[in-house]
Amino acid sequence: MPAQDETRDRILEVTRRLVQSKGFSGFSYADVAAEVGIRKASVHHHFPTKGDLGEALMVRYRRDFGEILARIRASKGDARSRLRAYAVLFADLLRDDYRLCMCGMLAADFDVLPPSVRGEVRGFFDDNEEWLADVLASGRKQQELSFVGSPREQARVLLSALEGAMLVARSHGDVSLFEGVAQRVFHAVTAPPRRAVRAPVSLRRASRRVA
Amino acid sequence: MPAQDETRDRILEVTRRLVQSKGFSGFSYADVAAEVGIRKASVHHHFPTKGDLGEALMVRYRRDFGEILARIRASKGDARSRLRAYAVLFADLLRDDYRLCMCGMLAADFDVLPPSVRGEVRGFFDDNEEWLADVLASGRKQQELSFVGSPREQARVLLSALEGAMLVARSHGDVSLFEGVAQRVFHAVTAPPRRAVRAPVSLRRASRRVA
DNA sequence: GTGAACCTACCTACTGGATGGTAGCCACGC
DNA sequence: GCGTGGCTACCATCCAGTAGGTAGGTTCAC
Repeated sequence: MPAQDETRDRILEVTRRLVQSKGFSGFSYADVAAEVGIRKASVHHHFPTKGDLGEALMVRYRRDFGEILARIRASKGDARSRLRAYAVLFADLLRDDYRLCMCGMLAADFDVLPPSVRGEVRGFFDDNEEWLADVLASGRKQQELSFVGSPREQARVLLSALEGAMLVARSHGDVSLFEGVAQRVFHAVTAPPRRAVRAPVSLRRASRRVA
Repeated sequence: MPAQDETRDRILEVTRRLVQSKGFSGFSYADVAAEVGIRKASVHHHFPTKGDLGEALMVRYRRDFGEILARIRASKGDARSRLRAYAVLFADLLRDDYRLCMCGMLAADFDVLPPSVRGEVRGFFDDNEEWLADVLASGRKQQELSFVGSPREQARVLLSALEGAMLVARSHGDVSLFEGVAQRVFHAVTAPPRRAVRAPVSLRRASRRVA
């Protein structure tokens, strides 16, 4: 990466954390500038409007998250360990001062988002559903998972449960609430014991945090 | 109700809709005043600070929602119809310009809430979990529902899935996404067919909107 | 090699509008 | 008269954003 992008990336990283904490309406250019250690006008230099910043943020977040999902997908491991690794991405965010994942937060802030950011949020949800559906489909094919209906619909259930569980955990200041929900929804798609020694699903750190 | 509370209630109702649309950071006293048709200072007369307004909003919302839940609980109907009626409360909100339920939105905005409002949000989540757990427990007792573990934990799964499904539906502008998730999670706790003619769970209007 | 032109990334200073809020006043109903 | 609920006028601060300037680095022509 060229050095000239360093400030740009620092701005985006700081913005990510601010948005995941305070939402799109709740953070300001002044907040970003103060944390990066430059003046507000300099942030505008890189991202002329808040909409530009929001869009660049989502584009980057979506790319980075997609890379992590691809790595999980490419790793050795069965469907359930992939699902666990997926949930850990969310749990890790909660462990960082109960931050909400970007799409959850921006979905809540949907009405105040510029159109281009809205499109990215939708795309991000779709990315996640597709990835989960893929994992679910292959897990079912391997008879490791069992669920009725299409993988896509089931993926949406899982994603919804995780997103909602983040809201619950965030309000109560208790990550285990999230983890409990994740365990249960994963268990619900686990095939009945054909290999009776299978351990209960548990969440362990299986992936690093979103970049 | 005394006439003197009319403006107060109008303010709270307008605020409810604004918060469910734009979040706690995204609405202003000026927004409220404009919609109620009074001046901003008059809103301050009734609710001196935004925190006061937020708290009164949550107290009222929680009371009203609780009354609706009590009515559903007291109505004739089995556990599944109660769960359906519960989900319709959320679906109706989505049908109103894809508004988010109050606790979901304020959970997302948690970091910018005054402490008293935070406490109300937590309490509201607890109210809902308790209510759902109660329905689940009696449904299981009647052998209408089937799920493993405590009703409270299962209630949290259902609540999380519905909250998350609202975020998904809101982003995509498609209520049926919410309804699809609701159907699936309710189906997942439905006891296996002992009464083979039971129709699939479907969402119908079973309750009026939150006041 | 040198100077000029250009570009990038930062800065100061400023803008108009918006925010949550305050103080004092007036009208009306009891 | 008093309390309530509205009003005008105002406050300090904050917001997203703009305009012009400077410094340092790079490139190119002489």
